[in-house]
Amino acid sequence: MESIRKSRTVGSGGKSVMGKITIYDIAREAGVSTATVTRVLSGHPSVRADTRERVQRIIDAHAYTPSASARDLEGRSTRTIGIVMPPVINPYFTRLYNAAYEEAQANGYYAALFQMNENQPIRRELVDELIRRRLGGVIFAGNIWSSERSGLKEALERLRNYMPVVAVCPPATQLDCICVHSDLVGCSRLPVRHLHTLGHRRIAFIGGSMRLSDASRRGQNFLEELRALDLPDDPAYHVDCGYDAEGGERAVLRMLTNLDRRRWPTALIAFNDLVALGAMKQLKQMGLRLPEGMAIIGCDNQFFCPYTDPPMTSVDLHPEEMARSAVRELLLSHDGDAKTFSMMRDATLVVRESCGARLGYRKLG
Amino acid sequence: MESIRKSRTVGSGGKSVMGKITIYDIAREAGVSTATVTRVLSGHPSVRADTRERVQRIIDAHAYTPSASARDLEGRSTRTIGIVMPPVINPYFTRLYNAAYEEAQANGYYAALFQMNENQPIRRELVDELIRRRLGGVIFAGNIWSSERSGLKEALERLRNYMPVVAVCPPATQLDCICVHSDLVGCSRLPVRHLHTLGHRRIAFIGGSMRLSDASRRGQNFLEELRALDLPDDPAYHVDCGYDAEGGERAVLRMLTNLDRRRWPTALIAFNDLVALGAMKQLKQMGLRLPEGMAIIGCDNQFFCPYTDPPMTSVDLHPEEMARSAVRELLLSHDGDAKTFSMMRDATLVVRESCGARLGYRKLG
DNA sequence: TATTATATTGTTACCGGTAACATATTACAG
DNA sequence: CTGTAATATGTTACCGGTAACAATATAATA
Repeated sequence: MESIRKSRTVGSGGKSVMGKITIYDIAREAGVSTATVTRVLSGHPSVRADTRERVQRIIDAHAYTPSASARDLEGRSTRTIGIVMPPVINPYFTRLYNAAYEEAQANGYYAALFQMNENQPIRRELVDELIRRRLGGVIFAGNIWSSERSGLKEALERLRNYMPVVAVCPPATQLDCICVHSDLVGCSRLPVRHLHTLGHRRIAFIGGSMRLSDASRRGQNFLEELRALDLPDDPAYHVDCGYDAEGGERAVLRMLTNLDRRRWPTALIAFNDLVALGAMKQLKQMGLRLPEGMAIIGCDNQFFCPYTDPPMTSVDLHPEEMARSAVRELLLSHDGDAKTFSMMRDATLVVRESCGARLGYRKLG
Repeated sequence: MESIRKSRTVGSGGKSVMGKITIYDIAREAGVSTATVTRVLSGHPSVRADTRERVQRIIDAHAYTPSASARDLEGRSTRTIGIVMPPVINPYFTRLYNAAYEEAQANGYYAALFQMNENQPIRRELVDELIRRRLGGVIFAGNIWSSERSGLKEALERLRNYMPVVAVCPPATQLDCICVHSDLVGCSRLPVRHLHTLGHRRIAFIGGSMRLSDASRRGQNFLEELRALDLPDDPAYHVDCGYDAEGGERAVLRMLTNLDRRRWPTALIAFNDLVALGAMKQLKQMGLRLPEGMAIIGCDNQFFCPYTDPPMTSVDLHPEEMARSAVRELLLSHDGDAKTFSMMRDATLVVRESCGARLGYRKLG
């Protein structure tokens, strides 16, 4: 009647024997079978009250917690999803991750973060890692699909063989997966129109590396918008730079020193708020007053936007909502139907003082 | 000679059968035993070259990746450590996590982030989760040890029964674990002395909730420092607030409106840069010029410090270094020696323009 | 009280790998 | 050509749980 297995052989050599209490130990001590312990653990109804209580007491006494690996192995999911994105250092991705984490948690899942360098192709190593862990699904975010990354398609296909995949990114390449993306057209249109309305004609765009798809997409949209409004689309009004404040500084310096003062733009649209932050600093350093000397609009509506001087007008792409949608879709597609569709979240322009208008919260479809 | 197990019974009901290739499938297809496949996987030498090649080809063909759970269950570690801290929304913790992630990765480990609300006690649920996953170790960061949290000690003890624990926090309560902490004395001393040197006498401190240990510690240190320099330690010069910019705004408003103008402080030390950011905004809104009207020093030396107006002087606690040390200690203590000691990283004052001095990078022991 | 239905509990075959130990090959010396 | 060492490969017992199925105890019904 007793468990056949010999009691745990503790101490594997000199190594410590941390927390080696198993379900067998509990079963033995309670004088029941492991099946009964499992039943108590899962709250199965057919356990007599006194038995349940006795087993539970022993579980509590040892603070026994069943191993996730063992459970997982047995067939049930680890209730973990993966989120692959650029380092969380960029506050945009911080927000994205945070929202995903909360949404996952609300659904009883854990969101494991995998950070990848934005400029590098997805390493095979990473895909291996994801598969090895047999996650319940993966969300990709960021400029992952940029240019024709070597083996991306294959890697994704392989991954999808193991788990559902959702991407939070511009629907660039045709990918066979659910894709949640931001409104890249609105993201360019909103600030351009806003500035146009305020009377600006020479509008410049700084930021993003054109090698990365969504930056180049944004650049194109920006140009199209300018043309649509009959504004000058001078190539000098477009300077490439990185994603950070330092890039913004450099970009402004480069653009303005290369340009005759009379041709200076009167407004700047930055790839993101970090770039805008750097741009603002450089502009002030060059003696310009903001927003009179130069209007500026950022993107992402970061926490610091209300606190810049002047407070920064910015486009909000609502990463939180995208993250939440992504997680929901991922959990829904859990059964591997391999649905393929994309959904978009509208951009919103949050008007502050950095371009001289003070219209409050303005939402443009 | 063939594998005894019947070939995988695919399709558990109507659910999808994603990536169900196991080591048995590979073994069968290669006409070898699973042991041989394992050998090929682990690079064991005693496999004939042609066998190895044949097996490897099949592994590659199926892009087979062994399950982490199964391996884990068999006894080896998941090579994962956990990092428990407040939401990554606070950029200080972002830096902390990021550095830990990189250090872990450099050692072949994965750093799993567990976010907890700073104001809540560690939920038993969380500890369960950590144990359930049988992590290789856990790092706690943030104000976890604040006040006498119910059951913290017990939870920690239980956790330590399963895995090594390292804390990145002020060594407040006596905890039986390795503790890496920042220089809380220097963190108060550096800015106070700096301001004193610049001739300030009325220095105020805003931020942090006194209920949380490291905030109150900082508050105390601040007062001690004032007294040591014979500066006024008026209680009105100390306003509690949260950890964010909004809290900073409110705190400044509250402090200054409650104070006769002649008694206004001439310098402000903020709990962190976010608080300082809010304070700066409020100060400007009240018509003060910075740094002439009010000097201000933040803490954490966040990425935006060089970009505030004026650029913000700030204390750097070097969270990255603490994170790296924590990870290293954790991996070292892997064998459960249960060492208990604490190590401190010195604080550094990074001088910018927000207090009227421009001395460059100044390090004070 | 015999009998059947029902409530409890136990037995056991996996889950996907790993590695100790057993066995089969091959290589080489005598 | 045979014996033995060295290689290469197979067998099998776990790892810690789960749950289908079997078995037993208890309650309900005839």
